[in-house]
Amino acid sequence: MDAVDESAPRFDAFAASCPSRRLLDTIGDKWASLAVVALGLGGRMRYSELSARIEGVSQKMLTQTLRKLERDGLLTRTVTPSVPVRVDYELTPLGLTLLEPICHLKEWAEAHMAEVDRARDEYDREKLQT
Amino acid sequence: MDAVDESAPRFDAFAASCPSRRLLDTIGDKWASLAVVALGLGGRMRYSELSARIEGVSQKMLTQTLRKLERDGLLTRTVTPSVPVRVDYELTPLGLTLLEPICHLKEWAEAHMAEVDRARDEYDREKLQT
DNA sequence: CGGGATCCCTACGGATACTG
DNA sequence: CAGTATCCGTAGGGATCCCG
Repeated sequence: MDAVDESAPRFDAFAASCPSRRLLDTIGDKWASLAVVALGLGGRMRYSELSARIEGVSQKMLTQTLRKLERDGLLTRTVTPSVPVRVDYELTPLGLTLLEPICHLKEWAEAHMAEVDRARDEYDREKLQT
Repeated sequence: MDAVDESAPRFDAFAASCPSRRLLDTIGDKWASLAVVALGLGGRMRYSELSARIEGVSQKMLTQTLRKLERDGLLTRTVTPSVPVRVDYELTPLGLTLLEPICHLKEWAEAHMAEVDRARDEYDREKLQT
């Protein structure tokens, strides 16, 4: 390794202290990123809307995920004490900024996932021939 | 399920069948993304180099992760049958394309992680006052 | 409606020991 | 050196019941 410019925020994801590690704890969570994207596309959404939109998520996981994202300041939780309670979730400005990099990943997935699938098939076929 | 237009690659991360879900299985894995980044910065690397670079990873997880990435066609594994075996890992062209969107996330983390931390502190303080 | 609390099971992942 | 195999604890996460 050659000299590292300290003014450039180098990617020390390898050190356990790097923010990158904790970023993975946030968006690396399957449901968390889906929730962010859902709110990014849908704007303000109710709990039941999110639940319906994100197929396969249990209410335990959804609640847990939303709490986590609220704690991280990525979304707001608004309770309207009507007759049946109404709760709305919405991305904060900070949450909206996360939407962009996530969409880059989305585009990568859409563009290259077919290649990944082909690679998998090939790999699996080779291994089965053993 | 209603009719699905197969030509339009819309972002159905919410449908369990969408590539986005499987993308999360790949880069959502803590060690996988770190390995990709390590190889992105370091080029061709040996197993021991990766092990040293990615702090805190067990050899079980590292091996498992590398196999997964190899299977997905993101990196190549080259065995040199010398006296002690030498194994090198290197990103494929496909793996290199993944590096870009991951770096966008990295930049987001470095730019906003402080805000996240502040939000957390505030959230925790409010909750403890209950 | 939007959760909180509980039970329970599994698979993720670390530590250790062995091999080509 | 670069793994594979095994054991084993723990936490992730589903199902269920209940509450404001």
